[in-house]
Amino acid sequence: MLSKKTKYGIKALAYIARKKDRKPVQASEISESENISQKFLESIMLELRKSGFLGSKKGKGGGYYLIKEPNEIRMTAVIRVLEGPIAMVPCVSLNYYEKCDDCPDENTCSVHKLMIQVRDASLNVLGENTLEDIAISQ
Amino acid sequence: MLSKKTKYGIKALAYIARKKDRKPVQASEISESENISQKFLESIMLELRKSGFLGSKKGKGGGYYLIKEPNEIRMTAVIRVLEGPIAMVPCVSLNYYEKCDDCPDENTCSVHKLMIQVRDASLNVLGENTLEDIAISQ
DNA sequence: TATAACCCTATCGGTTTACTAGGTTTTAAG
DNA sequence: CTTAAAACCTAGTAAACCGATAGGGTTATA
Repeated sequence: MLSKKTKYGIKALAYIARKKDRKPVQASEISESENISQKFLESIMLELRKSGFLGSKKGKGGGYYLIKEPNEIRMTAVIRVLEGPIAMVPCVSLNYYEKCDDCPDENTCSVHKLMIQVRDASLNVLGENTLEDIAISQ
Repeated sequence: MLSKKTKYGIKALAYIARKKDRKPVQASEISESENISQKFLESIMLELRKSGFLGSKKGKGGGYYLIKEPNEIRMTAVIRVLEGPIAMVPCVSLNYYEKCDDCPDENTCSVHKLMIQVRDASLNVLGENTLEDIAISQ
């Protein structure tokens, strides 16, 4: 299950991407328009800035703006930053690999092979979709 | 992320499916062989029995056995029972649908369409794979 | 009748989640 | 220069969930 944090983060990015001009967008505006708790959203925006998706401008008239073009931002990247691994099991995760305590041999594990297939299927979808693709859907 | 419960449940089912004879398999045997806490496994087996995947035989020489043939048990069904929804967001879940609090209109939600794609990709993999398929991989 | 096995309920420590509170700092506008 | 708007930062917290454990009860077989 996707956390609210990730969901809100994606929505916020999509909101910013939909704006034609590249003027900074206030968190308060997004929070109202998308029905997201403002303080919670602030912390998410901060995380998105620190991880290189957003830039920010302080003070009156400030806000957040995209650093890259929407079509350069793959959804895999966004989800990995906000949510963590895309795989359903650490032992098949490409970016967050971890061995299972049980399971002496991954090659003979019945869960392992199945979850690799699921991971690849998800990765395929999330890697094909960019912020531009999902922002259009408005 | 898949819970341990689901992972153990799948492993246990696969273990039983690998046995050629259809004699009941003890939870203790599975727990040892698959390195799963026995008490925890017991509760999982119980759940699998109540949801119609397993039958049980009490007393000495008892254990659990598959009710259907392995090739009739789709992984979607197993995961839905143990883990719950396969979708990453309730608003795209087929079996556990729930409306989002935020989000006045699903059709214009940027997350919604993306998550439908992910769901369908996962559903495809998990629906194609049966217990027979994953049990072989031993 | 002893014992192996399933059956059931409760509890618990730890972690995560979603959010709230309460400020500080920076900047633009008047 | 003052004020207000905005990002920034730290901390805390209630609730839920997770993985496991405890401690038996019940049933059937040898």
